[in-house]
Amino acid sequence: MQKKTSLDSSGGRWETARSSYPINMKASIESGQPLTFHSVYKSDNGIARVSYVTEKGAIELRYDESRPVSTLNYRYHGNYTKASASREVRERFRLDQDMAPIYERMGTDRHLSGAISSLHGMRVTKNDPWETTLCFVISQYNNIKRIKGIVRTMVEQYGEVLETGETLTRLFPSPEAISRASEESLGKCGLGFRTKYVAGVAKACSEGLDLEELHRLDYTEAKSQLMNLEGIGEKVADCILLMGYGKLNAFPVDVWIKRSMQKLYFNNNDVSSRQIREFASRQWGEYAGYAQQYLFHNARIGGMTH
DNA sequence: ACCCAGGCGGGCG
DNA sequence: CGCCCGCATGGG
Repeated sequence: MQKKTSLDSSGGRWETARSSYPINMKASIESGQPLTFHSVYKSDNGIARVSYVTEKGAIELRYDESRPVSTLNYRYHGNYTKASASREVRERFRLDQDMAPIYERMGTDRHLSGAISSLHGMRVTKNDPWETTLCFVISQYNNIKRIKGIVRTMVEQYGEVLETGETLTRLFPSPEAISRASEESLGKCGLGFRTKYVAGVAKACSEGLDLEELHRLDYTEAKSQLMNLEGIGEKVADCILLMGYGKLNAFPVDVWIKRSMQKLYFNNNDVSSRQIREFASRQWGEYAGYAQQYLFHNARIGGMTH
């Protein structure tokens, strides 16, 4: 039977979070980061409403969507306190991130100036390691629309019930909840050949692997730990490190980045993913992951639809 | 019908 | 190391 998290929230009162640097919420949420896969967006007369769940509770966001914002309203449900909810929102959206040195480093590159201006304020978000790991194991050889559907189904299937007062929703599923599920049950979420990967990673995490511990490790060490798990290769590990651990030097190379980079920096020649990562590391160093996020989202919204 | 998707593991040279 | 293949599933 499902466990149930009791009603406990900010009581309908909206809190305010201020950002030291304007944030482009639309791009931050839609750019293929974990919140792209499990947040719900509604628009109401130019006011955006975004809600998402974590393992602890639910967060609702409200903001003016006409431009990058410096204030964000939010309220919380579930096992959050005023302080922990504030931390969740501030850290998730990097409201204290000083963007100046990042844009300074990226701005030296002529190919990035266009992406910087059209996506100005977009953050590489800092998501929960387990959420990020699950999302990106599912992402492999898949498309964003389907990833959303699979993650949504998994939340509905395996998340604890949460009463928010108005709506019944479910928390983000824990590794334990997923490892308890049969592979047949998991398969019904549409995981396909990824079923065994998801089952294996969930099992490892529920049997002693503490993903939070990887925060202590440097990029290389944390990456090799992640890649020990079946179903996590170079690209997925880099996504997890970038968006789940805040390792801003991580540079995931997927098909979009490969195409885009080959065109912009390699005269359309066929270049290996390894060479692209090495180039990115030289070009953008500790902020390579930011360059990646701007290139990736710019390529997807600008170019060829699919 | 066909091609593709925020790749990975395994097998080969 | 680099290359090539199969892979579940569903959207365009």
